[in-house]
Amino acid sequence: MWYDARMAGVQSVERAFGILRALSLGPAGVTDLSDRTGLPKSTVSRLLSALEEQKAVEQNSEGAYELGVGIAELGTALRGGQSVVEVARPHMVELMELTGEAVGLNRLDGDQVRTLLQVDDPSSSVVVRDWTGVPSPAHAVPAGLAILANSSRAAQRNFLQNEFDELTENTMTDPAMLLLRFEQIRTDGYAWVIEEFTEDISSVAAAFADANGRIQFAIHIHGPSFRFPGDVDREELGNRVAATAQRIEAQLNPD
Amino acid sequence: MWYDARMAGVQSVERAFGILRALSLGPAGVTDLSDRTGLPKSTVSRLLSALEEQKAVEQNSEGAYELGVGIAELGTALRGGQSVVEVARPHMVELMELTGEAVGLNRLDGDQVRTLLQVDDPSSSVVVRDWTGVPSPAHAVPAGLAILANSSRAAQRNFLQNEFDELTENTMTDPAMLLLRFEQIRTDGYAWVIEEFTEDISSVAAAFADANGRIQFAIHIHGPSFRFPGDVDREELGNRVAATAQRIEAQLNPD
DNA sequence: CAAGCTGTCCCACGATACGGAACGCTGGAT
DNA sequence: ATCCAGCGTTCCGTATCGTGGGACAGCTTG
Repeated sequence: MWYDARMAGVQSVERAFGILRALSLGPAGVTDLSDRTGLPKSTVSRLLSALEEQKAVEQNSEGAYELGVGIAELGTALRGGQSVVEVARPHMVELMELTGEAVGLNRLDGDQVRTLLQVDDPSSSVVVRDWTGVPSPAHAVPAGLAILANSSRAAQRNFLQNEFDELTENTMTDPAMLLLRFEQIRTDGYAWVIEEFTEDISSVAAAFADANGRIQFAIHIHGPSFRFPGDVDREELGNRVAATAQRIEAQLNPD
Repeated sequence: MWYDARMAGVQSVERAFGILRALSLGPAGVTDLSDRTGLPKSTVSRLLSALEEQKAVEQNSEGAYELGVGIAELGTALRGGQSVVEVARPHMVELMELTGEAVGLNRLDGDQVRTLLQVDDPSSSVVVRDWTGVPSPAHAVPAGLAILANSSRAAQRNFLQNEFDELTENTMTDPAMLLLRFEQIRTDGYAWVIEEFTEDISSVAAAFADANGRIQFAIHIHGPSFRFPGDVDREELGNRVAATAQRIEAQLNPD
């Protein structure tokens, strides 16, 4: 078995992260991890020692390994370092208070959309779960559609090459239809998605440009379908989200 | 210069995390990172490529490297995986709504206390900053004192060997005094710290045992000194925090 | 246009990670 | 009490892999 040198990677780093990812599924022992990753036990053990020294993993009281505080530290450094999050937060809170539903900040990452921050209404007992960090397919969430609708033709064409999963019976999977939808979203300034991702959730999003002028972020409001959007005026709510997105963009780009 | 084989670590993993830590201070280029870590440029470049492949770092539009989404994913996996956090959250929200001040969940890690989760009042414009993941010296924060007060004599004695920094003029640094204070906290069930960590913050905490019966967690309320605790009855608030801690402990230990 | 940056790539070298096997340990079954 | 199965760690010879000095290309500066 030879290490494929075409990869730009450093083998041990690659493997170490493989172990970390395996651990993100839950605590595990050396043998278990060895199975999950396909690496020899001794290698796993050695890498775990190295990771433990870096506080990236730690052993719980049962002796099983789990992710450690080092990861948490890096994670929060990441959070604090991103000024987009800082700028967007108060605007998101405002939007959340207006609607009483959860507001999220997203970023397009390849064909996936990630939530960087979610603001929940703490007084609400039924809320959409926290999607922070969880990737979602861009074609089924409004944030993805909104960002792509405002991206270059080339980026859109590239995106539309994909096979799109039909997550619910409402999911739009036809490339031609999606292209038309992009037009609509571009003129509207916002994107509505009604139960295309899950049957239980509906949401609106609007995209905005970051400090470098690249459109790769969006904010969205999402709530349980049984009460959201309800009978509120979708156009008005859409415009409000779009307006908030514009304000964030303006604040990020001091001319 | 040879790699010291006494360390249990894997050199490249160790170095990779060194780079990640350096990056947690902010985005940087290869040369900059080479200076910060003392590693040759080419080594840094190669490790960065490896990390980029793992999405642990990414290049922003200016070409500088910064921490990537892979870290965020692991970070959230960490959060979700820890059942203590799940159990504690609703109780913390309750406490936050009662007082209007930020509530935190802590864990003792050596001589440091880490915040695992902080619940803020989104309607409050002036709040204590988010301390999630940031380590604080155990002798100056109530969570640390509360946990240690309920730890074994041996652990206390070991802890009291340390040199304690005098962070403000109120910081208690005398081991003998701290030992007495532990007694008091133990009988009270909670620990108050008035401007011993920073001049601007005061807080109460109470410790509780995890599912394995080990006392290493605590919850606390903290707020800006100018309004917190104000003229509320400190004993009553302390008891309330202690009661909440007890409820979390009970929920974690289903007999 | 040169000088001084940057980050990436190359490649011979050998230090270092590798992994099969042996080890010590724990806990359950017999 | 004894075995055995499974655990995680350690050993150690091998050779793969990471290493780092230097060359290189691109970009900004004076």
